[in-house]
Amino acid sequence: MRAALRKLGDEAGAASASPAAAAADRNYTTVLDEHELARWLDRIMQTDLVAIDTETTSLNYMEAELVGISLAVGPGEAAYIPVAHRYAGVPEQLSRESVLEAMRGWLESAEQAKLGHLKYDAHIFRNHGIALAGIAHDSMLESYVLNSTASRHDMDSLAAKYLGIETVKYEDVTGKGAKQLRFDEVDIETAAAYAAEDADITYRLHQKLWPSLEAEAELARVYTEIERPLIDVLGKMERTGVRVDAEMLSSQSRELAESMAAIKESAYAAAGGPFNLDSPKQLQEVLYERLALPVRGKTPKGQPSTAESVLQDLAEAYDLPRLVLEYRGLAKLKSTYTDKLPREINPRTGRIHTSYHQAVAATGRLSSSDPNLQNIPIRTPEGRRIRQAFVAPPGHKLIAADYSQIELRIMAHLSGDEGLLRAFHERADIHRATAAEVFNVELDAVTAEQRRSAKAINFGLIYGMSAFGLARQLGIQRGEAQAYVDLYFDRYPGVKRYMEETRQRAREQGYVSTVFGRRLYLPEINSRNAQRRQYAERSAINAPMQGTAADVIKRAMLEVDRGLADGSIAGKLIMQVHDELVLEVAEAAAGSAASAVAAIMEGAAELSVPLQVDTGIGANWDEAH
DNA sequence: GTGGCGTCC
DNA sequence: CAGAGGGACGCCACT
Repeated sequence: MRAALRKLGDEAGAASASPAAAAADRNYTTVLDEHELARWLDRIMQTDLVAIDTETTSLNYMEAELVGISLAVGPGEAAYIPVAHRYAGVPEQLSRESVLEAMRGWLESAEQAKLGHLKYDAHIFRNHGIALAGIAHDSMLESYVLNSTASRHDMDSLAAKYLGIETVKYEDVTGKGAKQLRFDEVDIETAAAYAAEDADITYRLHQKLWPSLEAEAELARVYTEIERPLIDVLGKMERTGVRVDAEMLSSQSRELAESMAAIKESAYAAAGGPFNLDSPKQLQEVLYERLALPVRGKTPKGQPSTAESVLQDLAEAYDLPRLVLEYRGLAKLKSTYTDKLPREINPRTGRIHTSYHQAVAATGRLSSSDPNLQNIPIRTPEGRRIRQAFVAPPGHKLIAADYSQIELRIMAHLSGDEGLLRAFHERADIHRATAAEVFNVELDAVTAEQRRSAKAINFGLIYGMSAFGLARQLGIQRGEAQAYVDLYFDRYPGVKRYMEETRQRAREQGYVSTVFGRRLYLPEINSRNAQRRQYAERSAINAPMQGTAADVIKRAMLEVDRGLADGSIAGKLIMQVHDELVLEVAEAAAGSAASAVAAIMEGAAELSVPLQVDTGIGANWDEAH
């Protein structure tokens, strides 16, 4: 009470000597005693929206421990509460336990609105037994929804862009490289200037961005109805993690090493001497200089390429390219997956905890890193073995539920093309149906070759591919590929019209939109540089489809999460791979959960075509497909 | 840090 | 006339 009456900043225990705190529009406090803590508790209880940020010992959200908390209750009105700095001569701090207990009520109150990049901070509080609630705003997501392509959406970039403020960087206070300090080793004064600024800037960014968002009803809905509630769902998925069988992967690593050694010997023989098979540069010399093989493709820089498609071409006639392809395939699986994934297993939980990023992909998709669980192999038999190591715990099953041809369905919806709509309403095999149209044959007369071509055309269209690209993909002449494209547009005139209109709209308004109003700005759509302009045009074609698919699965995730929370579905969401959700479910509940999830996913959007979801149940991820 | 390549959707 | 396939992340070699 006494503390609450004091004037800002004159608390005896409060350090305020840092340069940042001295700036005119900044009033930063370091909270070192109970009086000051009580005063700040008062302030945050009485403030409608409080920016909050945590400082920790690690970027690994499962392992990080709280070092300090910063709060901002208005622009420039911020505090840093150090709770676990440890270095020689550190001043006395409040203990982590006492601060968290004092703040628990506020932190866990859904009515007390918080602002910040809170998916990470929620993990940190959870590590200390606090269930953060009241996640009301995230300025990074505000920026992302306003303009996903504008820049990066980290706080430092946003502060420079929207506020013209050059912030103190993390590495400015910790140093970098081998000498980098852990944050708890940073002296409290320096830490306070950095940490309080983080909360302050977050607050100011929200003040700036939220009105812009509110002024655009469609964007505001994407933010409030999709992105904001998704924060919690992603946090839960990350924390749950996925069980991975380390022994299975390790033995795969050993087998891969043996196969690679054998291939390596054969490759040296074919090359007439040893060289580094992992080096594209050395390989290029051996292939095109020592062995003088024909050049079938070049890199963007004009060098003879050693890319897969080129080597595949050469492999028909020569041994070395074939051996290199085999070697590369195995080396990739080993280094990226079977060697790496076991090291990513959290020893405490026995599971892998990825990070899902909500403000990275310009189209609205999520991304995943550390490790990336969205590029686990599936195409080849050796690759699928890696998925067999993603397992359900005893007594449980994995459910994989994936949208069938969602982007083509969205193209049908967006274009309104009658032929495409009809094909999906009749639940046709869409590639077969396309082949029947393009090659003018009966459905059951479509050959495997024709279906393959039609599939390439369908996917090519989604990506804005040219006849040249299609020719290369199918290994046919450019003229022939052009004829296919012409035939396609002849049979599906709505698609042709849609694509022309989309390019035109992008040129006029500078952006394209998804069905749910998410926007993708394309600043280069009117560029005089043809390459840049064409790139923007392909994005304009692709983004509404990819982005709508992202909206749809995010909506489904929110609904699935509600079902999981209210008990109408048993289990846990554990992964999202763009058009697929993976759940871990008790064995007895697997069937009903799979049906419920499929129903939710299929109902996540009302398009003019039905959405179709295929589900599978298995002891591991491969089996669930 | 960049370029080349390869994995996924 | 060259370049002509959307969105990611990560490994390796090389600078």
